[in-house]
Amino acid sequence: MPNRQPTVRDVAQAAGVSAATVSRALSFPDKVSEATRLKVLRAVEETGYVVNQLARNLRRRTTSAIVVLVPNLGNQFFSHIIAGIESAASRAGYTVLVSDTRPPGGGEMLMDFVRNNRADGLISLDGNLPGSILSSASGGRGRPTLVFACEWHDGLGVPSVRFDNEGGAELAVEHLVSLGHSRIGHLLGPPGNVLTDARFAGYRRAMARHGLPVREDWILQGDFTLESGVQAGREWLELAERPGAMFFANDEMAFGFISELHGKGVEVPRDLSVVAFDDIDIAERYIPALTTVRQPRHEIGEAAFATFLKAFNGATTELVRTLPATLIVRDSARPA
Amino acid sequence: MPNRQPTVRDVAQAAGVSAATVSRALSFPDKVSEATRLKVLRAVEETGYVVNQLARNLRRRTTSAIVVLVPNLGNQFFSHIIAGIESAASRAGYTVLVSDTRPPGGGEMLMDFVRNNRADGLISLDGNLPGSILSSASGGRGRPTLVFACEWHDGLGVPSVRFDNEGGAELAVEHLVSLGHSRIGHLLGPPGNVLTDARFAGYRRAMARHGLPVREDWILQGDFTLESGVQAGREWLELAERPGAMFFANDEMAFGFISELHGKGVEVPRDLSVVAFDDIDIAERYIPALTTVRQPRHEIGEAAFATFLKAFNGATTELVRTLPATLIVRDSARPA
DNA sequence: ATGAAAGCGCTAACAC
DNA sequence: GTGTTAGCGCTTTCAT
Repeated sequence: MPNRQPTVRDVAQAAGVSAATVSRALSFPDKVSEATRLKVLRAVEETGYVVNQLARNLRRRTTSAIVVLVPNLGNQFFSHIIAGIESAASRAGYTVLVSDTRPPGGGEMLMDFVRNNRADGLISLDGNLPGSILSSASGGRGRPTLVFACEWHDGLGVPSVRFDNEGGAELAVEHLVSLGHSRIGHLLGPPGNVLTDARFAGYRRAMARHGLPVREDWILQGDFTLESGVQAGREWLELAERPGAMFFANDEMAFGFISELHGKGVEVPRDLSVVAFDDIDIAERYIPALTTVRQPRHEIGEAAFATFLKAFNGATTELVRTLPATLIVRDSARPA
Repeated sequence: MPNRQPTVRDVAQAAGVSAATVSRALSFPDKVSEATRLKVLRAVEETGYVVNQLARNLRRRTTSAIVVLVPNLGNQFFSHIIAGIESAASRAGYTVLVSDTRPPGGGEMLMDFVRNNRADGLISLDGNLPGSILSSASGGRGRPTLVFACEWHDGLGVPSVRFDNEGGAELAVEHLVSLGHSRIGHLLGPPGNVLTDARFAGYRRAMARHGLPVREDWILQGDFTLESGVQAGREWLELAERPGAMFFANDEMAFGFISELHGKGVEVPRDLSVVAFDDIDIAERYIPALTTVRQPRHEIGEAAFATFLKAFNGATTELVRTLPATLIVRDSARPA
């Protein structure tokens, strides 16, 4: 029993037509007579034929597949964005493949994936793509299509869809100020990250607007991980003079931080008010429930795919699309 | 400027050799003389040639790509398993593509992906694959390779790598018993899920071993989501008689549950002892820190890929491989 | 409306 | 060791 996958030719034989007709009957049903279409469809049933996309793509030079690059699959924040991309993509008949950029050679391999017509292009949630990817993608005739979502890379002409990080950070600080806080610290994201910079800028802007000082010893370095939040918590506990409120560049760090303080008998929000950024799922159910800045994640995913499709089809796209962020008030920040 | 991607033929011309030689020089450097290899490599540089995997795969009938099916990308638990798969895969030169099984038509599309030689096979972390996938995969000459990790599907001959869920659940209950608890409830996972059944079986087994009654009103229905934990918390609060301890089929539900109780003034572990299952990252930093069952996630990912590779290459694999789970004792369970 | 033939870019089989 | 030839499975002119 050879059990080979049936091909167009098998179907053609079974239907008593040519391979070309089978192809047409499947791809352009209108271009074929009612009678033959039925014959072909029946033959497809009989043989159990499924089109070999590989061969089809080789011919058509397009794949209806897209790769999404994520800096850290473990960060739940991204999954909602991916879901948004997926829902827009599946509507357009696209398959979405996700890949982590961190594994050794991961980015490289993925880029080859695209360069070789195995995917039409990519949406990157990681602003720090290897230079090799950036140079081989980013528009131009025959070049694979690249779109940034959430994060981005300045200077290149790559379209990006992003949240209003600076505005969101201002919202967070404004909230603390409205609660009567004036001694407000900040836990940064990883150095060299565009989100880190934007959120820090928003923090400084809001502080400046109210004539509040930005004390250098209250600006702590993190990297978006839970563990870096724990570490920052340790440093904070050793501060000679402590701020009454902290704004965190993301939720996960806030959790690590709050938990570390809790272990040392310092309670949020009793002893410290906290506002963070992202509103990941657990934020609402952390103890205390986290006051944080929410980003419309599903929407940004959809928008990113829409931008991708436009760019892939050669249409011009706006280079930067910004979606608004909103503040979700819960329990972790209290009046000073 | 045509700007067409260079092909083997372009390289061949530039190097003054045949296309076949170019192919050999690239794929099997030993099968070609030192001199020609250098010529070819230089020509590759000059032309900026990159192999078209699409065409290569069409010929080779193998892709060095694998698709991982995840029931829910948002659940952080899976990301570590994926990382394990990725590290084993990248060592073998494989690209890992991840896809969520939930989006409409998602499973179907992915299966086509494999059926069409765009990937060598798949590792599913979802035991409830659509029947169409199960029947078209699962071994046999020319059929795509399928391996289950974490979850599985009984009855089919599909190899699976899994944790000792039943044993882990027993560990959890034993711990509660050793703390002096005898009134122990359980929050189930989704109905029809193999993990739900295995963990519930472990719970019952441990209870039986100690002659403890399994009270039906203390067995609550959940579905692994945070929200279902919240819902179960509500039901629990209305119980005429409450258990002194609860074993949760996963961490997320425990968080929802604990948070809901906290909102109503019922504190864990003061008023209720909790043990859960998974040890996702936040578990250690939840308040209270969660006592839970840890599964070697990275290892299972590696094992799953190893099994996949064996199966793909036609070797026989053990049908079930079970990895042990361990109990991580933290703060959420206290003496009765 | 349909068939014949060419070819997408690559590699395996067979010569030499 | 290298070139020639054929063909992976499909789509797409170009005829008819």
